[in-house]
Amino acid sequence: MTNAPHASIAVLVVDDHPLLRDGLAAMLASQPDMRLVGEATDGEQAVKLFASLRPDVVLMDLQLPRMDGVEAITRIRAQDPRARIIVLTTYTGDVRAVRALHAGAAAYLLKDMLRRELIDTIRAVYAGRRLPVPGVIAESIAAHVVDDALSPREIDVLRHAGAGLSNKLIGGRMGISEQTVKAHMKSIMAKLGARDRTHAVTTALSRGILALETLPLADPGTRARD
Amino acid sequence: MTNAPHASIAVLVVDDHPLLRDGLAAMLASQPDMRLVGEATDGEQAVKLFASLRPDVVLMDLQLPRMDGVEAITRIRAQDPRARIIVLTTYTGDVRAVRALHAGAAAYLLKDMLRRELIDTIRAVYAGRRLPVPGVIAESIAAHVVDDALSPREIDVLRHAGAGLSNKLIGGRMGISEQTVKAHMKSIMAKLGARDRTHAVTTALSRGILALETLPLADPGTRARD
DNA sequence: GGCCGCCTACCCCGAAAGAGGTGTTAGCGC
DNA sequence: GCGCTAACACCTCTTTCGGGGTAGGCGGCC
Repeated sequence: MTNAPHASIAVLVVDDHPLLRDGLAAMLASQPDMRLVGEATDGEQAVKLFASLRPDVVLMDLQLPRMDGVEAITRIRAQDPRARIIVLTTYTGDVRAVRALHAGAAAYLLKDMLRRELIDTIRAVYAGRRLPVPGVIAESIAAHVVDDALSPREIDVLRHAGAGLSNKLIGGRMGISEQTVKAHMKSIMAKLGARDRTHAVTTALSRGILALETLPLADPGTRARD
Repeated sequence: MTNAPHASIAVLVVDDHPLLRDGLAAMLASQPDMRLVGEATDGEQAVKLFASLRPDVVLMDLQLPRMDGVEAITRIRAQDPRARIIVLTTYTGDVRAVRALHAGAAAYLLKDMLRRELIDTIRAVYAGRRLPVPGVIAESIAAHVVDDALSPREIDVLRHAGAGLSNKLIGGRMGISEQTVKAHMKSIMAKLGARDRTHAVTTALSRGILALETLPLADPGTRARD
């Protein structure tokens, strides 16, 4: 099917930062056996472009507007289970990386990584290998993932807490009682080793369980300002 | 390489992400009147490289390891008050941008900006203009900066709150009474328009008033478990 | 001298949070 | 089927938060 003209690897880049895309484009241009076939700026676009372009390898950021990277990976893999996706993230202890790998990503790289490693990884992934993770990252994942693993429900509760909602309001918004929200909060704090809800949120942020952008922040209806 | 001997703008790029540096490098390479003369990955290196390379324009990220971008700007301007520095940030409502401008930065740009704007800004700044800010940003700054401006003491309190300390503990650690801490928290929440301490912390984080790295996180004495 | 903002500190008090429990359901191992 | 665990749900209890005030000392600014 995607029999490339002369064995060149067709790469789709998904990232919301134009400059970073340029960086990746420049890197790909310097490699004779790679070519950039498309760029997407959010998850939805990534899914669509994958369908039309059928690239050999996808480089995807996890932090995306409109549709989360993990979600995009899931959908792309649903389209084509052989899709080869390399995940790029900024933070070291990012738990989403693990979710991305579960969702079918072939490898996981940090953005502040050397070009060589990225290039090597692209070739390795194209060759069919999975997870040629350069050690350091594997460890950093392992070190963090052991004990967090918040349930989806807990993450939801915590996201709302980060937005400054009270347990009662969270319960109202999620359709459960205030007491239940409290129970979730207890479990969250125990898992994260946090002292209170505020600490739980900052801990989750620093571990990549939550992202500032995904918080229901700046919701106009409840602006305190008044 | 640097084969543009005359009338070319010498640019120093300061960012901790190699890929983003590559993106900037590619962008500069596409402009005949610009050349990349050096790259720094942290604030200290930026100050040193500025001293030795004397670039015409510096492109600097605010989020840097080892030395903060604002600090680096201050030191560079101390070396040479004519230094032309363009600040790059990720977030829209970043208060550090204002501090950077106060510290002597000539302009302020968002990373997810079009290349054209960046190139235009570089030329404008090189020509001696200051703050050719593309409207949107100026507004986003103005909209946010009016009312935050937390006092140093308040920022301290908020940092401890982000670490999960109770008002009593914060007071103990800062050498003031719990009542005073509460007074500060009240003022903080009023200024930030936050609903509770958790919201205050996330709001401050998203505006760049606080940084996750600077939180007294992971302090061993009071660790819950793990 | 006034005015204002910062830092400090205190009062009251209702409404949350967080620390104890209990129970239900679903899934997994055997 | 029988334990076991984990997610989810609900109920008390005490502590803490956060909103409403008030107020003195201190510094800058008009």
